[in-house]
Amino acid sequence: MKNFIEELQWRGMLHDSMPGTEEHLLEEMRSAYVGFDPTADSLHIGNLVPIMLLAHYQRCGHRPIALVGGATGMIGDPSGKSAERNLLDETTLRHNQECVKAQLGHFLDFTSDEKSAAILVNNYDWMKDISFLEFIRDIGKHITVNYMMAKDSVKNRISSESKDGMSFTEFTYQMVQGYDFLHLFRENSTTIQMGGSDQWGNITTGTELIRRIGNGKGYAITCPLITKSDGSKFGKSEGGNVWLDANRTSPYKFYQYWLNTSDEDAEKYIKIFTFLDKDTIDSLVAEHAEVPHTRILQKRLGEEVTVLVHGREEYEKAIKASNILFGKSTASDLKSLDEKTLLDIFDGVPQATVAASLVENGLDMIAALAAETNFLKSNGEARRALKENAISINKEKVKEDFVITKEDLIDKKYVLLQKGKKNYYLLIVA
RNA sequence: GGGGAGAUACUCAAGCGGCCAACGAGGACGGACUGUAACUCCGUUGACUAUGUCUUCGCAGGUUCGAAUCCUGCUCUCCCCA
Repeated sequence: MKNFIEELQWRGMLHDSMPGTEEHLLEEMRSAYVGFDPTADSLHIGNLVPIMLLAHYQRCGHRPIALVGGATGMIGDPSGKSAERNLLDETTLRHNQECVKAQLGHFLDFTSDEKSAAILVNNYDWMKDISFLEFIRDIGKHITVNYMMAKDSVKNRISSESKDGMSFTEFTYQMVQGYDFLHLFRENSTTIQMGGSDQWGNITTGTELIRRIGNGKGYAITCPLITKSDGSKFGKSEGGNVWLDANRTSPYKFYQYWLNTSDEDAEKYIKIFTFLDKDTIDSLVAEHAEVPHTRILQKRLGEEVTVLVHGREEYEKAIKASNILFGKSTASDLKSLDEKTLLDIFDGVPQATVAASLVENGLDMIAALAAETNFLKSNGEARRALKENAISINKEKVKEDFVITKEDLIDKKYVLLQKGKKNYYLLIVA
């Protein structure tokens, strides 16, 4: 049995743990769980830390449990929130749970015959049949309001400048989450709950319930909330959240997100988001320090995480796309692509369709950029961009007098327009 | 209720009768540099049938050859006194 706490420590994933947790884990195989909010039909990379927590946990020989918060998701965790949350209806929740379940399968082994096979539970299943009366009599009796009020998540909402106050529903949240822990303790001998450091308060409500009602001992492990060195929020790019679902965030963009992390963050992230062992990471860091401009760390980080989430094949495509978009590729490289790869690469870039007859007669640049396609807001903007030498057709800079003809078509129907380095537009001729 | 200040482009902020599509700063975008980075430098930043034309300076009117600039009314914001 590998020492899980030690593993977390060198990976920088340990924020806090209850006294005795390490010994508890070394004795025998234990079950630990992490809760996931089914607020969307996909997880995003902000959820990746708790996921990795479970994944590392399983690799240390223990049994991970993923708890989908069907019930708690209906209430809304007040931790770190300043306003009342929107509640989700049951149909949406069920749908989201299914999607989340599928994504977790990439990280956790649910199917093995080992005792450490992961399991997935949904707290809605045991919460839905509990009556309010039952709950306040059997559970509520054991926790004082004074205890609940002392939690930061509650204090912040009641005392501070926050004028919105906090509903009874949200106040109850920690009890419901605490009950989950108690339930899993009784039904699955789960003795540990893990989560982000903001979950500490909620977790301890659970251990308290286990102590008072379950006559047992529960343990808590929290990991630091992940940050970025430049202060911006982790997991967000210009387009919003970076999702694990390929339909929401293409594997290419996903890979790019990791590739673009700063040196400092990459060193931190590679420990958290990959399964690479300490020696491998140490030597990668050393190598990277020698030749920082080659970005060894970022590339490896991107590779590991993308393969983990989307598979090797999608990763290869992301690399191919990256080379085309950022490398010194030429028009002939582009023309050598087959249609499917081309569309994959440019999945997600703005597209517009123009009639074949227009190209037949030669399509001038202003029309191609603005009038016919709305890639740019106005003809004036198109002229300006052309004057600034910002526009490329199929990777080659063009001037204002350029005219698109049949010669420029890729696969007889596509033209790649580009403004500056990063803005691509795909023109489809039909 | 009484008195005062203000409303200008994505944001902040000049302009106070013609030289104003409107100084400057930030942001954004582009170019050079670079590690698909940071820094730095340069350029662009209302629209159009483009050395010109049109529409913009809270809203609606008015004065004037001419208004972001002056006058009247309205709406909103801020401050002070009750």
